[in-house]
Amino acid sequence: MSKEQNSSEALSVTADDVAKLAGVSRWTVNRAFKKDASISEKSREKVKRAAAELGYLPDLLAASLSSDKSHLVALLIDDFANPHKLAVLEVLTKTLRAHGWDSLLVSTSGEEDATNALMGASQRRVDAAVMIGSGFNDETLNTALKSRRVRKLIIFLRESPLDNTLSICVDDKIAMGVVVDYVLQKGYRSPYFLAGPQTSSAHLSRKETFLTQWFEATGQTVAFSSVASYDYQLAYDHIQSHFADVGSADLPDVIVCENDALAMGTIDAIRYKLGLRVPEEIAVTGFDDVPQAAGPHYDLTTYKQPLDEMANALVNLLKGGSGKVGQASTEQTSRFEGKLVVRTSA
Amino acid sequence: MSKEQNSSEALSVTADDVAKLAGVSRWTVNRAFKKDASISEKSREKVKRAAAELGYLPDLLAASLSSDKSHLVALLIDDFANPHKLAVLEVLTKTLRAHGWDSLLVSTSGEEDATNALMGASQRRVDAAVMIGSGFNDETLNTALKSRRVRKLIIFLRESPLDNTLSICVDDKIAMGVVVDYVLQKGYRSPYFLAGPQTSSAHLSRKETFLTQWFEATGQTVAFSSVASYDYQLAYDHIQSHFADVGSADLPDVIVCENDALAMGTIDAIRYKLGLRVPEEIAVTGFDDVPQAAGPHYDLTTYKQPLDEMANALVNLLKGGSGKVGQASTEQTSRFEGKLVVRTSA
DNA sequence: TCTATATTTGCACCCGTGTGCAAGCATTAT
DNA sequence: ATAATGCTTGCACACGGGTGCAAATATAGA
Repeated sequence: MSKEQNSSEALSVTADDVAKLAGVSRWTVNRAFKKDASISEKSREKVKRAAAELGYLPDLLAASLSSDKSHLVALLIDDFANPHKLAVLEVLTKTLRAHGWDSLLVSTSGEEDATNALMGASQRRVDAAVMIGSGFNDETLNTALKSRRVRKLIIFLRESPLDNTLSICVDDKIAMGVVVDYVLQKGYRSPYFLAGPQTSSAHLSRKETFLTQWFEATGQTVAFSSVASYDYQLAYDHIQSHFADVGSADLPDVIVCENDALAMGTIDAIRYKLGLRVPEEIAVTGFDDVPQAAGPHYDLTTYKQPLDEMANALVNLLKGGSGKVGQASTEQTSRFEGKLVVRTSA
Repeated sequence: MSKEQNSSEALSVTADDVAKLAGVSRWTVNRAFKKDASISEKSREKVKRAAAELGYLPDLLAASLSSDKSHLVALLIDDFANPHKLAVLEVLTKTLRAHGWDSLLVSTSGEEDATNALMGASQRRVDAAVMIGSGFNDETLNTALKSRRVRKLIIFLRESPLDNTLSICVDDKIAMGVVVDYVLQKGYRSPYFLAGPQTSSAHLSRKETFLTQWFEATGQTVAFSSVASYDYQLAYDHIQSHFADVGSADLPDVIVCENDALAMGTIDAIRYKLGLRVPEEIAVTGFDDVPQAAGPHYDLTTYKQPLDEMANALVNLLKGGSGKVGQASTEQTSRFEGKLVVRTSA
C-alpha cells in the first residue's frame, strides 16, 4: 500500500505543484525546463530546486499532445535474423536519444504488411517512421506512402524504390565498385553472386550493380542466385545444394555475398559440406561487417557501412534539414561511402 | 505542398469530425473503437464507416494522457554485443504488440546508469520498464527502485537482486542441474567455468550455482574466471591468454560458459589459438541457443530459455496478474525451465 | 528622474481523448 | 396501456503542458 502511494505520488507531481512550491506560475515552471525559453536565471534556479525537491519531470505525453511534436521515432524492422540489425539498433537508439528522440521499436515481420505497423506508429504521433532493412517490397512501401499517416517516412539502409521518398543508404555503386576492384586485384576471375530477396524493381539492386560493373570491367557475366531472406541457414542450405554436384572446374573462385549473414552461411557450407577451403579454393566476401565477421573463424573480408554517419544524417533529416550535412534538401536519397575491411576470407 | 497538406489532413482527423459525419456524438465515436463499450451494433457500424472514410484512428497520446495508461513498455538494454538480445527483442516486441503494448527501446549502455533511462521512460508514462540483461549492478537497480518513477519495474532474464522486485528468468538451479548432469554423464571430470560480469551479490549467480552443484555431485571444486562483459572477443582473448601456457595435463576437459557469446569465443580460442579440437580435447557448453550456435562450426550444446513462455509471463505481469499463469501474485520472481539442446560441442 | 526599450511573467485557450453520471430510448412484464 | 428494467447516448470535467499575446517588471538612455 505504501509502495503504491509512493509510486503514484512520484508520478503525479505536476508543474502546478512545483509552481506553488517555488512561488511562481505554472508557465514559469515550464520555461525553466525549456532550453531557449525567456526566463531569468534566478527563477530558473528557484524552479529547478523546487522541482528537484518534488521529483518533478515534465510529462512528455502532455507535451507531445499540445505541441504536436512527440520526439518519438518509430523503428520498423522486418528481419531479426540478421545480427547486423542489432548494431543498427544500437547506433540508432543512441544517436536519436542523444538528440532528444526516443525510439519505438516495431517488428513488421509477422504482420500482414508494414502498413499496419505504420498506422500503429502514427497513432502515437511519431515524428517519423524509419524502415530499416530490405524485406519491404515496392507495393508495401507504395501503399504506406499513399496512406501518409506518418509525418516523415525514411528508408534506412536501402535505396528507396520511389522517387519522392527519403532514404539513407550506402552508395551501392561505389561500394560494389570497391568490391569489384578488390576481387579483380586479388586475381579472382569467376565470381558468383549470392543475393537476398529481390524486392525492389525501381532501383538497381546491389546484385545488379555488381553484375553490371563486373561486366564493364571484364566483359564477363556473373552467375548468381538469391535466397528468400538474409538468413544464415538459407544461405548455408542453398550453397550446399547448389554446388553439391558441380565439378571443381565449374566452381566459382569467389562468392560475393550481399551481406555477412549470407557470407557466413556460405563459408560454413563451403567448409563443412563441400569440404573445400576458404579462401584457397573458394573465397568469400560479405557486406556489413558484423561483429562475428571479425572472428578467426570467418575472418571475413567485408564492406563496412558508416553507421554513425548515417545515423547522424537521420537526425538531420528529422531536424528538417537534408540528409547529408551541408547539402541541398532537394536531395531525396543520401548515399554514403563505407570502406572495405580486408581480412583473410578473400 | 499538396503532399504536406495531405499529411496534415490525415493526421488532424479527430473524433469530432467522425462524429459529425456519422451524425452521432464524439463519445459514441470513441466507444465504437473500444472493445467492451456499451454501444449498439448499428451505430458502431455507422461510426466505423465514417471513420474509414476519413481515415480516422484514435490518438493514443491523448488517450494515454487522460486514461493514465500508455500501453507503452520501455525495454532497457545494456548489452548490444550479445546476439541473443536480438531474439529477445523480437519475441518481446511481437508478444507485447499482440497484446496491445508498444515497445520503447532504450539503450542504457552508454549512459551513466540505468536510472537516467528510467527517468526518461517515466516521462513517457510507460506502463512498465523491463530491464533486459545483466550489466545492471545492484546499486543501479537499487536507486532505480527507490526513485520509483515507473509504475512497474521488471527484471527480465535475470534473477532480481532485491526481494521486492518483479523478475522473470530461467531457474538457474534447474538449468545448471541439467548442465551438471549432462557434463557428468558425458564423462567430463575437470570442468572450467567461464562467467560474465559478476554484478549481483544478493542472489546466487549462475556460476555459483554450477560450482555448488558440481561440488555436491563430485566433491570437487571447479576452477573459473569471469570476463567484464558477455562479449565474444573478451572470451576469446581471455581463454587464449589464460590457457596459453598451461600444460595439457592441467587443461580442463570441458569449459562451461555462462552464455553462447562466451562459448563461441571460447571455441574459437581453443581451435585457433590453443590449436586443440572441440570437443575431443576440450568440450564447450553455452547458454541461450543463439542462431549461430546451431551452425556447423560451433554446433554448440547449450541451454535454451523458453522465451515465448517468458514473454507471455511478462504480459501477464503487465496485465496485473502474476508472472506465472495460475500462480499467486505474491510470487515476486517467476522462474522458468528451459531445455538442454545437445549438439556436438560437448 | 522620466521615458523608451528589453526582459520576464501571467493568462486564456487549445491539443484529443477517457470517466462517471444522468438523461434518453427501447424492451419486457404486469 | 403503464411501469419497471436494461441498454444507448450525451455531457461536464479532467489529463498536463504548449502557444501567442498582454501585463508587469527590469534595464538603459537622456
